[in-house]
Amino acid sequence: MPRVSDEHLAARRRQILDAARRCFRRDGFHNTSMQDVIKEAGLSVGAVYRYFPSKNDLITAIAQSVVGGAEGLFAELAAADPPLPLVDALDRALTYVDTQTGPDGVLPLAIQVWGEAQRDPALAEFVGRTYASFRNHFTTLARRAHAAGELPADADPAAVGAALFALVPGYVLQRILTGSPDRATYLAGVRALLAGPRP
Amino acid sequence: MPRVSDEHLAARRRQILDAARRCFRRDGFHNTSMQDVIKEAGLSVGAVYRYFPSKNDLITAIAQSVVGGAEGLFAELAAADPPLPLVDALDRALTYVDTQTGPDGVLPLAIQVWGEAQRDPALAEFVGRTYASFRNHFTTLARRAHAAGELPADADPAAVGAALFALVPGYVLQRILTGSPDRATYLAGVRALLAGPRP
DNA sequence: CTCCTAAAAACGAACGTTCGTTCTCTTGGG
DNA sequence: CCCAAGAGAACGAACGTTCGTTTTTAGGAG
Repeated sequence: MPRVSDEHLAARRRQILDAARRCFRRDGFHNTSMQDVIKEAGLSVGAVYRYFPSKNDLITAIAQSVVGGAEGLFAELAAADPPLPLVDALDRALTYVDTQTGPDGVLPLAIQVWGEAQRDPALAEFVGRTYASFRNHFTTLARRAHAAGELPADADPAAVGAALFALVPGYVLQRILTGSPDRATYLAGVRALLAGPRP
Repeated sequence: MPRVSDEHLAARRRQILDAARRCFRRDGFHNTSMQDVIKEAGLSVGAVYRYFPSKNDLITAIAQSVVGGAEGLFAELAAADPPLPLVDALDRALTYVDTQTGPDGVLPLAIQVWGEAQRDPALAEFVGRTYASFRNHFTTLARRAHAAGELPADADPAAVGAALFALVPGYVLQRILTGSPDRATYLAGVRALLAGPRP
């Protein structure tokens, strides 16, 4: 059975995905043709179609890797010991955002995935589940901050988690669409909000 | 000079834009063909091309109306007299969001525009300017809240404006992608955050 | 009012291109 | 020597747009 090594197969797959990512980033999912991806990968039509049976499979694979990429970080922030103060956790989340907003980052692609999720129910399901999971991590974070006295006694951790989580895509969008503010300024704004009324 | 009335021309234009909006909402900008729009509008190829010389003009017209639609509301919130408490202003912004997240709302389309802005520099420029303007309204809001003693003495209104504004797209995204939380829960989370540490 | 006319508005067949995908053929490693 | 891996010509469908033709319109003449 003259097959090539599994590493070779995995490498080819990655080669195609990397090429697709560059194309999708540059031209969007639907303004990228299969020919574009094929040329970018330096392969032939047949080779690419051996690994991905349709363009939609390629889009789905990229989309899932893009939106799922932050799961590890958010889980880590929620599980940190001792519990992270809310602003510190947010700082670390936004630091990650800063590494991923440039031309090689995944976040410009993530924005495109949000749009794509509105036409592709399967993708919508995946994105919905993933982001609900992200929010759950922030809820955990809020619950632990609550236990540490960082929140009012009657605060609902799930509600706080949703508000806290919202600050992440809210920052992503401003960075990518308007180019500002920088992380330090944004965090100062969050801190001022959290500090409450003038004493 | 046998032309048709200006109202007729405007109505035709609106008829085409409405059809395009429905199509774009359903299939996305680039999975909608001109034939789709033409059929949805109940017109002919030539008629549509008389009003919009290319598909991109149609996309741009829709995109601009979609992202510009909230300018009036945000300006109003910033100018309210007496100054709105921050949470009340946010409540009104999110109430607007709730009216625009359904199938007929503009926000699902706005998400697609965010993606489109990454491939179309002219659109990116427009979206960037518009959202910077939205943020400025929130900065005004923050400045007036600051003057009213609602924020720490050393708070930077521009930074607070950015953080506050972020809570809007953060809510939009969660509503559209995950279906939750509802506005009341979300606002409770924001309130708990703003209330600061347990007394 | 009715008719005529010139231009605007609307129509829709047709064009060349590009799309995603299929399929046959070649190649080279086990 | 065999069969998976890769190559690339070819396909029908669909794309955005053009353009010659037909219909509708407003206003002036009778």
